[in-house]
Amino acid sequence: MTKRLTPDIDDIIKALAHPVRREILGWLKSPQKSFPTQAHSFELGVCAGKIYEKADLSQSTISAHLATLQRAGLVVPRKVGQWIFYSRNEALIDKFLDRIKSDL
Amino acid sequence: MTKRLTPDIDDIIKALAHPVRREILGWLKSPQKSFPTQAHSFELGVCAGKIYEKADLSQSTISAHLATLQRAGLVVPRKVGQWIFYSRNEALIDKFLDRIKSDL
DNA sequence: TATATATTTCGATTTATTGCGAAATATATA
DNA sequence: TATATATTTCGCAATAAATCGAAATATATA
Repeated sequence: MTKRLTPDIDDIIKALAHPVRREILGWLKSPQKSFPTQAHSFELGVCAGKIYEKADLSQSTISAHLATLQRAGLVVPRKVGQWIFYSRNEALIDKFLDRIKSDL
Repeated sequence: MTKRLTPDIDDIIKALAHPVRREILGWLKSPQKSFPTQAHSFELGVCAGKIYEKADLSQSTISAHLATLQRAGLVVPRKVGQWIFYSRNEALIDKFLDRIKSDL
């Protein structure tokens, strides 16, 4: 049986359909390279503030993009104190790639 | 060097971000199965009218979706008399799948 | 040439997405 | 407790996308 995609493919593709969101996902591939050192290690991901600083958009806009990525399941948030660290959900991304390859 | 994508990845993903357009691409995978027999063979593709009959949307709306798919390069139109036959651009679809697999 | 068929383009409306600043929430620290 | 930091949520304006019916275009045929 084929792997179920939760959230569904439609949410994922829609989330990927914006260049800023794809760019953020790209940055999260190698945080060490994409971001200046963070107070906390990149283990847990990159905190929203660093992403906002790097992108040329307001904090609330980036927050909305991160929420879209999160709803699609493409990134996972981890809250530590006052920070929220975001990292890629590689498992879902892999499932999505398999799925689109066979469906498209 | 990596294969260039013309039209670019952004147009392609945006075109794929609508369920009706993905559905049309799916139908075009196996026209024999998805459509009742056509006057002309499926060699050249499926004519817009058949696609419109199958979809539950107006002719002008389907025409717009087909134009979007065409702009993205995902389908190729062939005009024969008063008909326009659409077929998948498998070469571009393959390039896109390679590309998204390495980029995402 | 007139009429029928296939498809697109136009104009308008509706709905969805993006973006911002300000206010709200949550946590940390003085 | 007050203040600072991190982030989200709210309210709203601007832009883009989807949809429809009617008109336009192109081809075919009587």
